Amino acid sequence: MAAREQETTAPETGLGVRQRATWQRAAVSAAVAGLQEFRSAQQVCDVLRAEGRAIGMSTVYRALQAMAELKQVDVLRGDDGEMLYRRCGHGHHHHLVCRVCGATVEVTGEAVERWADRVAEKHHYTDISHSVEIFGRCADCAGS
Amino acid sequence: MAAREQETTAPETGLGVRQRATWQRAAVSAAVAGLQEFRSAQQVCDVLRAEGRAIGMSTVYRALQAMAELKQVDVLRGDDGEMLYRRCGHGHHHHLVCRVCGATVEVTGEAVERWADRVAEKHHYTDISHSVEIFGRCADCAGS
DNA sequence: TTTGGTGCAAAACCTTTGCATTAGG
DNA sequence: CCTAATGCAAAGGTTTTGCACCAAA
Repeated sequence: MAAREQETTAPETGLGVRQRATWQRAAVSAAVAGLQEFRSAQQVCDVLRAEGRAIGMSTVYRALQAMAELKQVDVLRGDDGEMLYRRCGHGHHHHLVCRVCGATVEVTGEAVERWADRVAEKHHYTDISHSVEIFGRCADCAGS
Repeated sequence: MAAREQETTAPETGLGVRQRATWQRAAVSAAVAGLQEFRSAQQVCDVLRAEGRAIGMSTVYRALQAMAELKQVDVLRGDDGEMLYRRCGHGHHHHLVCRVCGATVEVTGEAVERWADRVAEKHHYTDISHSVEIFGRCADCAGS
C-alpha cells in the first residue's frame, strides 16, 4: 500500500533498472500476453507447469505484482475476492465482462471519469481511485 | 451461487418463514442498522462483544450473509478483498468510501447508469449489472 | 419434540514473507 | 563476486464448514 521508495523503471524494456531478466519472469509475461480473459495467479501457474515450466507460486505472484505495478497487466477482484490478471490495454480503462464465459471488452468512459472526480470533489474526498466494472452476458452466451 | 430452492420470505419481518428469531440475529441486525460506514464482519463482531454480547464469528458471518441475501445490507469488497457490510439505502446507488476510516457517502449517477447501458448495448451484452465504487480519503482523514 | 441456530475449532483459500539457495550481470 | 530472484514452507488473514450442543417454535 505504501508508495515505492524509488521508481527506477526503464520504460522501454518495462524492466526496472535493477531488475534481472529471468526465464520465470519471461514465462509469466508470455503467459499473460496471450490471455484474452482474466485469470488467477493459480491458473497462470497451472498453465506454466502444464507446459513443463516448473515455477513456484510465490514467483508467479511476485511477477504479476511487479507487472501490475508497471501497469503491464490489469488487476481485478473477482466476486469471490481473488485477484485476477489480464494483459493490459493502453491507458486508463474499465471492463465489460461476460459473467458466463469471461470474455472481456476494454472500455473507456470519459463521462465516468469526470463523474467520479466530480462526486469525490463535492464531498471533499481526495486521493481518489475508482473501480468500475460492467458485468453481463455476451452475444455468444446470450442463450444459456 | 445456486438459486435458493424456495424463497420463503416474509417481507414484513425480513425473516424467512422457516427462520428462527434469535437474539444474535437481532443484535447483528441492530448493529448494522446503526452503521454509517462499511464495516467488516470482524468489526461488527468486536462491537457486539464490546457491548457484552458474546457472539461467535461464524454466527456473525452467517447472519450478515443472510441479511445480504435478503438485501437488508450492502456488501462491498474492500481494496484488500475483505467483505464490508453496511445498512442498505433505498434504490439503486453507488458508494464513495473513505479508505482510511470507512466513512461512506451514497451517490447516484444518472450519467454512469446510462453510460453502462450504452456500452453494454454497443457490444451486444445483455442481462447487465455493474459495480461502481469510488475510493478516496475523506476530509477528516486528509492529513493521515 | 423437532430442527434450525450457535459456537468452537479446524479447514480451506488466497496471498505474503522469511530464509537458504541459485543464478543473472 | 555481489546481490536480486527463486522456491519452499510457514505465517497471515479472511471466510467457510463439521459437529456437538442449545433453544425457538
